[in-house]
Amino acid sequence: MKVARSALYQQVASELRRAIYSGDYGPGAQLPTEEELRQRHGVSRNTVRLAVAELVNEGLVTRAPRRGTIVRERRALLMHPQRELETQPTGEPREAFAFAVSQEGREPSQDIEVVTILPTEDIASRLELGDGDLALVRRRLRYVDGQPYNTNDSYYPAHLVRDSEIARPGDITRGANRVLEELGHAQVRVVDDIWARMPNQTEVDRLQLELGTPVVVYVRVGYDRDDTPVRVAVSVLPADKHLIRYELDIR
Amino acid sequence: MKVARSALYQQVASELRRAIYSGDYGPGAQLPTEEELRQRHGVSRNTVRLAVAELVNEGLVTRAPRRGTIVRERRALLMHPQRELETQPTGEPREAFAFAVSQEGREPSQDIEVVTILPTEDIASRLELGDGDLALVRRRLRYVDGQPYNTNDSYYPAHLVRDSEIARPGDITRGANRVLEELGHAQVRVVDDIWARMPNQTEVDRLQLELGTPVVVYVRVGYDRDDTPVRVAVSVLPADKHLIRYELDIR
DNA sequence: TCGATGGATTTGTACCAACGAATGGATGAT
DNA sequence: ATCATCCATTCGTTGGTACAAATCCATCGA
Repeated sequence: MKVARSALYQQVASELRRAIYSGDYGPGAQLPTEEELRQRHGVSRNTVRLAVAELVNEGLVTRAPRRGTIVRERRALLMHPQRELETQPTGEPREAFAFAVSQEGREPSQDIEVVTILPTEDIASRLELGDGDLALVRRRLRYVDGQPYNTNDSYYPAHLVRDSEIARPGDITRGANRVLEELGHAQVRVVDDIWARMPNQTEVDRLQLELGTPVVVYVRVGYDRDDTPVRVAVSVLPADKHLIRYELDIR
Repeated sequence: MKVARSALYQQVASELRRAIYSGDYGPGAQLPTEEELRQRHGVSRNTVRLAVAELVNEGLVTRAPRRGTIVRERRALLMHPQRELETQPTGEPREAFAFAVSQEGREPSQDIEVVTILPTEDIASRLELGDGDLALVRRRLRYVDGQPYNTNDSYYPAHLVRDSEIARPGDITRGANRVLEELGHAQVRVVDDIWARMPNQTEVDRLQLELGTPVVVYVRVGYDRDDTPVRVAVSVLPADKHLIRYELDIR
């Protein structure tokens, strides 16, 4: 008698999914080994691996030799893109990300690299740069408790920030926005674009992403009083670790 | 001589990725068949399939029998969550989503289902409902040019909207917000939460998602003048088809 | 007591074989 | 010319085998 309305491996995947969502296997729990699943469902190991691969791609579990297949746990960091714009309370020495992280009792840190480049078409167009105009980029890889957390690459028109503190590597504790302000190009309006996709290999390596983790791409373009773009910030946020929140008042 | 610093299937995947990004295979193009790749790289068909599976999971390509492996193309719909709040221009007969879609010269439509339910813990907590309090939900599956595009489930405290237009299935052309206003519970503040994840099976079916497409989850909680939550809207947006944009002025 | 070592376990990679399912295109009938 | 049918092609699923890589853990030695 044939009951199967879908592939065998799909059925095994469904069963595992159900077991995980129902709590039979909580976060951190180890699923049965491939050999055990093979026997239990009476299928080949290939089929079991196909089933588990589905869960991996869904970001539900992780696999490693000898450790087995483990149910992932997640805890997202709350981001408030709006707060980065507010003038920091006087004396607040920390930049927005560092502040948000330390609020949750975790320890922020970051690697910074500053380079002048010929920008990609996308960046050049957002910065409204002409052909051959250079951009200065501050590339940051940010960590929480020593683990890579997200990346933030901020692009500026090179001619604008060449001699400022922005062009020097190292933390700018008062925030880059403050420096822009001092240069006479305070951001008075920003446009945030948000979308998601699967990460590329570079991102997987840099952020030590597990399979099945999408990334949220968050691009902020800042404009000064003359409506000239002065900063493009591209953040790549592993989806399982970030939650973006906006609060809007209706005027 | 052994050059391999990574698995064979990874190498094949890299090569294909490079070819796609470099434009050798543009959107819509068909990759070589599995048999051809097998010969070209001198590996087994299983290995080829593993390689291509990577690209599928990255959302880069789609496979179908006889059609082959096709490079996907994408075109995102721009969403402006802010505009949904602004009072529509007088005489604007369309609801926000329909308006945004038709702006791009595409044809919107939707299926609506209205049900009263015992809300999940998440929804109940966001609506600040007590134990046993019911919620009314308007579940919408929205289409563009006949293709499923996204879902939007709006939850309301049942006691609040029971006898209003919101409780009846069918379009509310002036928008549900207007109805809330007439009920004396206009939204004056909203909180938007945005994150991403891989879709579950229900979503894959409902939205006809291809493998390797993450979804952006977008939750808006609306509060009235008394700071009472009056609406929770949960949108599930296939990541390849949506771009969310916010514009912020710095006061 | 602590560290090094080695074996056992579990997933990772790779190959082969066979048949099923879907579909593009050729072929043939009307 | 148009439509229905059939066939070849291409991906989908499932079974099998073998060895590699990583790591947990028990054992042994200093």
